[in-house]
Amino acid sequence: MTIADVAKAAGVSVPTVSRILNNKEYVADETRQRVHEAIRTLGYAPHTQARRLRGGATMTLALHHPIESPHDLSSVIETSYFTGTAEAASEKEYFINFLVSRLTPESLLNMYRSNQIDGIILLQVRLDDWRVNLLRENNYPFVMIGRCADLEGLSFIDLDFENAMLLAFDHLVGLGHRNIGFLTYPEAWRKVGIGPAVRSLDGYTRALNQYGLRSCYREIGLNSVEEGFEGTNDLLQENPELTAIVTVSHLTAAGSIKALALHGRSVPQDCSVMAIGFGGNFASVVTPSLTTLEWSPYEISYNATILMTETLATVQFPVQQVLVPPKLVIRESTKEVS
Amino acid sequence: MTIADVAKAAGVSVPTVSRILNNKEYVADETRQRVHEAIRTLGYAPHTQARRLRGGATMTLALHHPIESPHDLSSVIETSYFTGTAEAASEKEYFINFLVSRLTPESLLNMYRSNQIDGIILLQVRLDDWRVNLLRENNYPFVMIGRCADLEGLSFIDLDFENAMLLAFDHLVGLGHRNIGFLTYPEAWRKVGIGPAVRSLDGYTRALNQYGLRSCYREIGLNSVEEGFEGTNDLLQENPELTAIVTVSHLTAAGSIKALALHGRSVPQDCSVMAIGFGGNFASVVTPSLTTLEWSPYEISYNATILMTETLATVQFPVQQVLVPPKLVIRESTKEVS
DNA sequence: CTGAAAGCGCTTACAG
DNA sequence: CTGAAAGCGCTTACAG
Repeated sequence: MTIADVAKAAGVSVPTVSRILNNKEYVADETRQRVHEAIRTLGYAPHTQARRLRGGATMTLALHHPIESPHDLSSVIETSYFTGTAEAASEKEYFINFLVSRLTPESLLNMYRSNQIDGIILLQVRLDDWRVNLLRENNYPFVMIGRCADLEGLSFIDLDFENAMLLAFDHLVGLGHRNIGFLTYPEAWRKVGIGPAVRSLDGYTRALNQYGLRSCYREIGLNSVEEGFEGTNDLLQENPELTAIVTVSHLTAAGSIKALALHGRSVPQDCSVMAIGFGGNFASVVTPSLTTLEWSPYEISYNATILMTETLATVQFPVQQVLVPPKLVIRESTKEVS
Repeated sequence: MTIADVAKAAGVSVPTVSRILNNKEYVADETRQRVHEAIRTLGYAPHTQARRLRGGATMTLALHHPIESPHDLSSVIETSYFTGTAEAASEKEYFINFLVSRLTPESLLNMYRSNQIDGIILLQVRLDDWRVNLLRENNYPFVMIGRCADLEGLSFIDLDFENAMLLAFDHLVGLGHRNIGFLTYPEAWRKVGIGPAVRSLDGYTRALNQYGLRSCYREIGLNSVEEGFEGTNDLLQENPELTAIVTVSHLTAAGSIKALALHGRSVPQDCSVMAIGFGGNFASVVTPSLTTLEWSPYEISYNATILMTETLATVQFPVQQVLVPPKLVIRESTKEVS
C-alpha cells in the first residue's frame, strides 16, 4: 500500500497525491476530494521512513543520562522525566530515543552521523562534561537539563539549586530553627563537578552567612535510605543540639527520620526534616510526609524537549538559558522549634 | 557524507562498500582493508533512515500504557518499565517509542500502516481489550505485559497475581495471623476487567478458603497514600481485631501505616502490613520498610521486549505465555502475631 | 570477487 | 492546476 496505489485509485499522478498529503496549494478542490476519498477507502498512511529519508531530518531526539547501569536509573530519575520528554516529542511529531546503555564519544557522534537523531537532551551535566565538549566542537545540536561551566552559546534548563538551599533555610529559620544539619550529595559527585553537588554547598554557605549559622553538614551517597540513616546518625552524635535537618532526596530524608526515631526523636515534634528534589508521591509516601522544595521533572523535561525541537526548527534560534525556581510545599515534616 | 564518498575515497563501487558494511562474503581482503580505512578516515556512518527504508523494517517498537494523562503515568508505572524496555530494544538494535498520549484505534492502526513501528508492547491489558482485539483482527504483531481473557495464539508476560495473594497469606498465617484485612484496587478497575484487580480478588478468595479465614477486604483507589489511609480506617473501625493488612502498592501500605498509628497501633508490633507490587526503593522508603511480594519491572519489560523482537525476527515464532512468580522479600513491616 | 542497474516510498523542482 | 523526471542513501539481484 503506497502512494502509487492511492494515485491509481484516484486516477491522478503520484506528485498530486503528495501535494494533497502535505497540504500544498494549487490543487483543484474536486481532485483533493477524490484523493482524500481514495486515501480513506484504502486506509493509506504515508511511509514515515521514506518521508524522513526524503525530508533530510530524522525527526528523532535522544535523552541521555550518564549512568553505569540502566538498572540504577530508577533510583536517580523520576518516571516523569521520560513522560515529559515523550509527550513534548509527540506533540512536535518527533520520536524520542531513551539512551540507557553506556555512551561512548564514538557512539554519540555516530548517532548524529548515522542520522539516528537530530538532537539530544543531556541530563546530569557536569561542569566539565565530555558530551558537551564533543557536541559543541562538532557543532551538533543539543540542550541541557542542568548546565556546565562554560555556557557561551548553549541552551539549558536547570534547577536553581542554590536558591533552593536559601529557601530551605528561610523556611526553617522562619520557624525558629538555628541548629540545622545538612545532608548532601557524595563528595565524589562534587569532585567530578556534578552541578547540584557543587551548587548545593555554595547555596548552603550563603545561607549560613545570611543567617549567621554554624556549619554542620555531611556528604553522603545519594538516594539511599541507608545512607540517609548513617549520615543522620553521624550528624546527631556530633551535634545533639540539632533541631532540623535538610536533605537532598526523599530517600535520604526517610533515612533521617529513621535515625531520629532511633535517637528517640520524632518528626516534626522533636526535629524538623526537609527534602529538596521531587515532590508528589515521593514526598507523601514518607511518614510524616515531607516538606519540600520541589521541581516538576515532567515540566522541566517537557520544556527542554520543546526547546530542542524549536532550536532544530529555526535557523539561528536564540540561545535560551533558564533557571527554574523550586516550589516550597509544606507538608508534615517541619514545624516551629519547640 | 554518504556511501558514495567512501566508495570514491577507496576507489571502489558503492555496492562493494555496502557489502563490506554488511559483512557479506566474497570481498577481497585487500579491498576490505582499503574500504575500512576510508570509512575510518572519513568518519562515515551509514544512514539509518535509508537502511530502514531499503530494509523494509522500521526496527522500531512502541510501549503503550492506556492512561488518560501522561502526568499520571509516574504514579502507576515504575521508571524500570521504561529502562528495561529501552535496554532490550537497544541490545537488539531496535528503537523504542513510548506512547504517552491518548491512543485511538485509528492512530494505533496508523502506527503500523505508516511504518512507524514493527510491533508494540501493551501494558495494563484488560480482559476484553480494544487494542488486543484490533491488532489481532489486523494481524499486527504485539506482545502483552499482562493478559486478556482469550489468549489463543497470543504471547504475554504477566505477573502471577493470584499466586502472590496466596503467598502473602502463607507468610502471614505462618506468623500466626488469622485476622487479616485486604486493601485492593478500585471496584471500577475490576468492573472494566483490569487483570490484577480481578485476579487479586480471586486469589484472595482462594487464600480464605485454604486457611479457613473470614473475608475482610475493601476496594479503594490505587496508588495513593490517602486512599490507603481511608481504607484502613474503615477496615479498622469494622474489624478492630485485625492483626495484619495486605495491600497492593507501597503507597497504599504507607497510608495503612499512618492510619494504624492514628489508632495507636505501631507496625509491626501491633499490626503487620504487607505490600504486593514493586520492591527496591519503593519498599524501603516507607517506615518501617515493607515486607513485599514483588516483581522486577525491569526484568519483565526487558523480557517482553526481547520476546517482541524475536517474534518479529522469526517467521512463525512460537507463542510464549509466561507467568512470573513474585518474590517474597521480608523487611520490617511484618512479624509474628503477639 | 566487483560493478551497472533497479528500486525501497516519498517530495521537490521543472515543464507544461 | 497537474504530471514526468530526478533523487534522498542505501541494498539486492544480475551480469560479468
